[in-house]
Amino acid sequence: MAPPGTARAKKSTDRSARVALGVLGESIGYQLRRAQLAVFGDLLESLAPLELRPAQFSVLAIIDANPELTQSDICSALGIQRANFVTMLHDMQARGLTKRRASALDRRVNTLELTPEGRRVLACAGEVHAAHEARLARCIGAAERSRLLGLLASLAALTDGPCT
Amino acid sequence: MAPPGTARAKKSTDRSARVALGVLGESIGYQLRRAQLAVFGDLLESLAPLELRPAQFSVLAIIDANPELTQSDICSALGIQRANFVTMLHDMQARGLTKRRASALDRRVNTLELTPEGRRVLACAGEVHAAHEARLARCIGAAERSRLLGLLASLAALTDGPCT
DNA sequence: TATTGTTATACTCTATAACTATA
DNA sequence: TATAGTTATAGAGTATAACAATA
Repeated sequence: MAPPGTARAKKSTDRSARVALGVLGESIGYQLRRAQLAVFGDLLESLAPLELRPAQFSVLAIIDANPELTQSDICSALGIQRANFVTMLHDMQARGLTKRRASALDRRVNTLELTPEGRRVLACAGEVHAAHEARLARCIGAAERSRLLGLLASLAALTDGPCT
Repeated sequence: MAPPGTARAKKSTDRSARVALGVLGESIGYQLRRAQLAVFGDLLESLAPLELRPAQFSVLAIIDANPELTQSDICSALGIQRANFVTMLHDMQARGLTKRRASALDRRVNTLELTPEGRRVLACAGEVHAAHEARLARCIGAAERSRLLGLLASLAALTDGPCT
């Protein structure tokens, strides 16, 4: 399915309003992607002043919420390939946000933690993210937002076999 | 934000269940992406036998639902860059699914249409897509599905200024 | 001047295979 | 033998600049 609309929107004076979406208008997949791109676009803009990508924010948040996680732990929790995570971590470590600590128990693994600077940046990002979420809640309503989270969780569970 | 889980899921015996998501658990953006990847993964698999990508399906559906659309029309409707659409069209045309027709009114533009083969493939894909949607509806309930479409539309409208 | 379709190009994200060091 | 981290690489998807033909 095509990316249905970028975050950086065009003027609404274009001809796209006259185009019939056909079956796509009632497609969960299409509308999900459309919404996801719009929401991510907003978050991307919001985090830009901190020079943080959404993916980096999520990694910081996960490390902060879990002591003693290994790289592989984070990868399986977030659905990142281990191989790709190396580069990501390298960049964040070079910026002084995260630290690898060699485990004494198993010398193959690295345990990850935030640096003081990492905690500082995460605190800022957390506020930015909260403001972003508040904006979304204002858009759809707080009650609907909470209902939406539940529906999304059900859909995400599609991969783990039959429905909840 | 990291891709929270791929369509091709791991065994649920891994350690990811023990990882606290922190603020991400309540993040619309994160859960939206998680759901979107799961749903797209299902659609991707479903369309694979037809050798159709979701983006190609959406292009076929749009062309079918709108006579006389130009390449630029489709691009602005689906949020594709004109430059990238050229390759996409080239592939579909090489497969005999779509046809460019030079417009007599404006010799700069091409009008797009489906070939008989394109209509045949779209018909199959439409059935596959309908079965996919039915699976989702069974997962979250038909009433909830319809409510979800509304919420997603509100979020997608974020880009067009203040909320609906 | 502006727009359509096009080429070329680059950057990000994602996926896989293979290596090393440990277990 | 299996696993963690790593390297290298390849493929999508997406973004921009520039050009020829046409308006």
